[in-house]
Amino acid sequence: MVQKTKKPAANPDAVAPRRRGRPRAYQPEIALGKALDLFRKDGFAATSLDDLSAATGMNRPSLYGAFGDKRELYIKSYARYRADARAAMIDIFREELPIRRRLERIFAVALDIYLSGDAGPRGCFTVMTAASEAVSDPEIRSMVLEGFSELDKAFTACFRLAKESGELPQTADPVVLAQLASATIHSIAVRARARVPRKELEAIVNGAIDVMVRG
Amino acid sequence: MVQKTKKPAANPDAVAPRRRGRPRAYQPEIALGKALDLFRKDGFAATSLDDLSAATGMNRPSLYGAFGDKRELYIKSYARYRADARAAMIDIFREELPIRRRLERIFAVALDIYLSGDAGPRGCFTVMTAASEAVSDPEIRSMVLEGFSELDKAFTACFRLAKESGELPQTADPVVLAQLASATIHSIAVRARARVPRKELEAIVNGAIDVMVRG
DNA sequence: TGATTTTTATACTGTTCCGCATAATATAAG
DNA sequence: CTTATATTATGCGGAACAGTATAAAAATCA
Repeated sequence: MVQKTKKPAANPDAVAPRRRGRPRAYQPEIALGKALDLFRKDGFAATSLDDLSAATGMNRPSLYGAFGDKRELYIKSYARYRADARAAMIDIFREELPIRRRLERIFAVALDIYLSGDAGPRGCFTVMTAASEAVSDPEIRSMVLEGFSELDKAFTACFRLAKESGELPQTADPVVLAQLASATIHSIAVRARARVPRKELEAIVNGAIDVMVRG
Repeated sequence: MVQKTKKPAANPDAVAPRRRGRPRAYQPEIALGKALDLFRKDGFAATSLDDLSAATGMNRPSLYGAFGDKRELYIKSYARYRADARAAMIDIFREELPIRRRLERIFAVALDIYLSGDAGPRGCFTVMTAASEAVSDPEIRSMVLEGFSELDKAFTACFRLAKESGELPQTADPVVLAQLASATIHSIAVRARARVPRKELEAIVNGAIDVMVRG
């Protein structure tokens, strides 16, 4: 019996705590997603608060109240992007798959992320942020470095596993292979942004995989 | 006797054609270099005409007269960047070197370009432009694609040569290896922008070279 | 019903932006 | 010396910008 009778009285923090004043006209998560879409499309500097206001349906004071100033909104958007990307990848890293299949799936998901977008491919937000804001903003930079490191480590784990299971020769260096895999990610992200068609990006991916798992 | 008497009458286009009106107070090439520095540092959107005016020493009307509007100036700056980068690389591609040495030198020059800059590493302008303006501006995009292609082809030629000279096995695919080399370039360019120290970037380069030329 | 709280809506402020119009300046040509 | 030409220098104009102040609106609580 699934307990859904009445109200769970002994619930520490209920789902709807009944806020006090005028209710919000927006859903923070959805609004943040819209902001992320805009930032991914145009970048930080070329996105105005008016654009963000229009896209989220929130007027400027509400934006400030909910997320802080433009920079804070950008940081929260980037955090959201990372969380989304992580969620899209986590299953593939968990499943037990032969290394080649695993890499194929990782890169396929990456391409889905990079090539999505109504107004053109949105690329990788980590790469775009590295290229623009990361130089001058220490806080943003540390998030970007964390993003690089996270990807490097995930790939390293993949290759280490494959090496241990005998799929790769004992001479294989998981860290080096991971850096190559990350480089391939960065390259297709950048090329995607220049509207290189998916077919060509897939060819790059396939070639890279061949080299990485020995042709 | 070096003919410098009078005026070389039979000279089609002389070195100093003696312009008509008030002489320029700036040197176009130098000013373009300063503009390029600024664009590389902050990107298109975050660089104002006032910034450009201050950096070049030209007032805004002179900027317009010499280079056109901001977008045209950006395009000319990017063309200049490409020409500079090509000039820095051309010798290495001409010299006869073992493939490993050649790659080492190419990546070293690339790192010099990406890590230079008083106000932080300037990265690769092709990559930065791909990430920002290339999506929405067809003319800029085609220049960026040309930049990618140029690098891919140069690397391909290197690997093809090495294969023919027996430095690489007959199974080696020069195009695939070139894409990996380009990917490595893109990756260190992006990481450089996030202030990853040169040592780490060199480690990535060395690992990549090991894999490309067989460890 | 009236007071309190929270959010929305409107509008304002001062700045920065791009592009250009106008006038001053410096050279060559007649 | 005068005229023509090419550049510099100043500054205007209208739009967009980020951030905030103020007031209206919509809910809960007493």
